[in-house]
Amino acid sequence: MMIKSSGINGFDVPSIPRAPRSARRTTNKKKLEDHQVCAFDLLAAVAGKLLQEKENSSASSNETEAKDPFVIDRDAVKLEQQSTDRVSDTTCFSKKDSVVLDEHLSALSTSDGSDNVETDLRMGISVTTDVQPKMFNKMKTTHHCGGSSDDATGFEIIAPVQDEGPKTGELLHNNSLPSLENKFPSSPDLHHKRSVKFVSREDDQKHISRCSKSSKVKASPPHTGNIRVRKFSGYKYWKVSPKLRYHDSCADEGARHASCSGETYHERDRGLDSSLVKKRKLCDRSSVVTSETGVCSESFSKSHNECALMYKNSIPHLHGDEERSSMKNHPASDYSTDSQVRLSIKSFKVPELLVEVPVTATLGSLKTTVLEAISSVLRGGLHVEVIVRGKMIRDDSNTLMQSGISHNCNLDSLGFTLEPRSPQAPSPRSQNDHSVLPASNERKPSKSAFTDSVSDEPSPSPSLNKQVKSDHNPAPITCDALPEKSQESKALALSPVTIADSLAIVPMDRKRKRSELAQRRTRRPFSVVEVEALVQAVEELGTGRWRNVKLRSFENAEHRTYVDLKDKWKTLVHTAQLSPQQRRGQPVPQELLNRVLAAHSYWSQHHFGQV
DNA sequence: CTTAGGG
DNA sequence: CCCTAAG
Repeated sequence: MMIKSSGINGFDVPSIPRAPRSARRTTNKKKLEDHQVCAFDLLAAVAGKLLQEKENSSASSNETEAKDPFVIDRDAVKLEQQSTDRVSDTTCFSKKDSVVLDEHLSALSTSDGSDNVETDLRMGISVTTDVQPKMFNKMKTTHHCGGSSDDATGFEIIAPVQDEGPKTGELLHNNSLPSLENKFPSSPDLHHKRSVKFVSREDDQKHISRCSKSSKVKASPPHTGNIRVRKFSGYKYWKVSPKLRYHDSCADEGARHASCSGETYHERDRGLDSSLVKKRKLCDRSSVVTSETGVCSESFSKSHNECALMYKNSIPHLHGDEERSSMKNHPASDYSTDSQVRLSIKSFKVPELLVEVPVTATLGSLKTTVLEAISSVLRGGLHVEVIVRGKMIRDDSNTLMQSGISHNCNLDSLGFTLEPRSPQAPSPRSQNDHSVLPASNERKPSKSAFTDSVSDEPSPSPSLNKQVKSDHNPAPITCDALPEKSQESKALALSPVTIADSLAIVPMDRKRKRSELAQRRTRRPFSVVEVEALVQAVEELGTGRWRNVKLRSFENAEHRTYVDLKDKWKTLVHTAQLSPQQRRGQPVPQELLNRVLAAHSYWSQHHFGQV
């Protein structure tokens, strides 16, 4: 295969020479993680700290051992959720845990015995902690989440595929919450640490650095009116108290602005590093908030034993005949088997709440406030939406099957969201709030959700815009002084309660770390035809203009991005260099591989553009 | 948004 | 496939 009249060595010389890019990625990102704090550790630490305080409530000394079951009134949350030992098992935080944590946090903040006495304490309550597993592990050690270690299922939804869809689903609450014996043991890590400082202790550094890139520990004094404990990831806000301000409900960005309006975090925000961005990015992809929820389906369980175990409790027989028998109830089903989709939602997560209370408020009143906030949100009723592969299916008349929800579909991509039925028209926040926050690293989804229907392809193309977590990173606490609670329990000013895009439920594959982030696209091996097209394109365009390659040969292959093509080429080159025995997957014709090598060699040598 | 590379 | 620094 040699010289072609129209090219060099069989390759067309690109009309547009490509200059090799200078070496990239020369920096060692990991180094950057040092000195950065894992917000969650911070929270944990604070929680522990707070706990102590609570115990010593009046004494105000922090030496006592934390024993109180510092539990949040879960009653406020009608949505009971099992809160077993997920904290340790997976990365899930039962909402009460989080809330508890945040309460502590807030208390701690308020306890800043300096001059902020009259400032409001605003804090975010979030339960979206699953993003950082390591932290959870740590949390586990810092506070024991009561509850048994059984894998109880919180809810079970059984909906006939044939019917009206999700709305006909039957919700069974088959498990009660374990007693809330949560305690915040006196963890050495937490005790003796006051304020933010402890976070930066060396011991913690390790955790911190591992935990990820977070904002730097900066014990900058609050000195301003409000103490922002953390950012909000909420997309929607509910006004809980008329007299309070509430946030604009516009999306994420607005929310972020609103919540971070305080000067306190300016620097921090600016310093957000990639990690934060990363998480945020997920949020940006979709308005859907995911939660630590386990959803099992037959199809799901078939490929994941752990899952099967998971809902053994509620469903005696998962596989085989049992499913068939249920068929009779749905004669109309086209499927001779598996006409039922069984979902086991392990838990619900309460996204985030924004509570604003004066620092003079008591811890008790704070709790009350939180309780009210949560109750308020739930009181109005919740609206459930179903998300399939990142897309919210609003047409209630669709059947599950039509919506692509069946045992055949990977329920991994199925999610739910809970939203307040009628959010109190939140009014926009003051402009100040919005403008203060420096534009942060926003990442817009570059691709809109795929529209592929389930029927088309064998393997549904997962949307990039998958359910996401509302987990915005907890902001570092920046209070440095110490507590001293004010005696006066002033009427709490409960401000807007925010819940990130509402409560959300999303399937989670517990054993998959990745699930914490966005869902990974389903793998779709390149077919020989695709490889051929790719090779062809690269032969003509070279190995540096993947976008062109994409446009040229994969214009209609929505699921193949130019990055994918680039990656594929990379693997092709690698594959071609392996002996046939070492190759795996669907074999690629040697002829193609030869072309790959030739093209690779050619384009790697001729840097047209080097000029 | 694209590329290029490491993970 | 994912993530992301650079450009």
